[in-house]
Amino acid sequence: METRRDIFQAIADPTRRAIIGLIAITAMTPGDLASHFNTSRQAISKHIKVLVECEVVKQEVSGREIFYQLDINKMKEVDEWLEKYRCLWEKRFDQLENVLEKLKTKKK
Amino acid sequence: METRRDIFQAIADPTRRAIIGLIAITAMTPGDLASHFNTSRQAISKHIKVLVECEVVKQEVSGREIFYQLDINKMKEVDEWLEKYRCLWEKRFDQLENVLEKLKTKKK
DNA sequence: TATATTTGCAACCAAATAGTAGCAATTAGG
DNA sequence: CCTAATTGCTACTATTTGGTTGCAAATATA
Repeated sequence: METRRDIFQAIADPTRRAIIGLIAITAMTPGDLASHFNTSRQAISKHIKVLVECEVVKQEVSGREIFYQLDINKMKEVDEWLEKYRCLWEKRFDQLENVLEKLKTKKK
Repeated sequence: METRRDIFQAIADPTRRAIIGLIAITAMTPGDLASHFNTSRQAISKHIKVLVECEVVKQEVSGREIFYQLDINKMKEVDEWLEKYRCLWEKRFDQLENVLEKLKTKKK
């Protein structure tokens, strides 16, 4: 079993989603981030490490501090994946119609 | 640590995303689903169990067969979560300011 | 009825995950 | 300088995950 490092793994954890919500607004250090949670700094740092490996965050070093900020391109991947299904709850049946046509031709 | 059972956990696994892609088109049985993968039927059944626990699929029993189909409402939850970030990659930067303000005021 | 098919369940295993604690390296401030 | 602060790194632990195999129950089919 190989370790998955993609955006879907990144957002699977609620703490990481909260981190994403924070650094979407402004770049933050691990210490700053940790102060927003009840868990330890090390635990937050491990979540940040996962986010970095998933390429969801960009980092910028400033002295002994490291500022992490959201890389929005990865979020776009979720949106692109979701696009296939969006027609199923919206009123735009353009994609759904294609699927239904396929089903009609399959039925003998 | 309690086991998380939500849509984000459901879509974290690539096999489960593939299952979602299949049952979005039409309801399928575990056996039918398993024939689309290299892994065992039992492994697919376990993924289906997770999807059921995450309330991502609806099931309908017909004799000894069980048909599973996507419950699109749960997918909507991902879209709603993503909505907060969509402006960050779209060209509408005028709305970005509004969203950032909303995020700031929403914070405790 | 006898047999094959479909399925869920339980036990088990290896790997990944989420968390903790301790420590060393680097940097800021007195 | 000296000390405190910030951070990443390495164990270490407990739990979860994804997978396997075997088996029993229910249902279709000959």
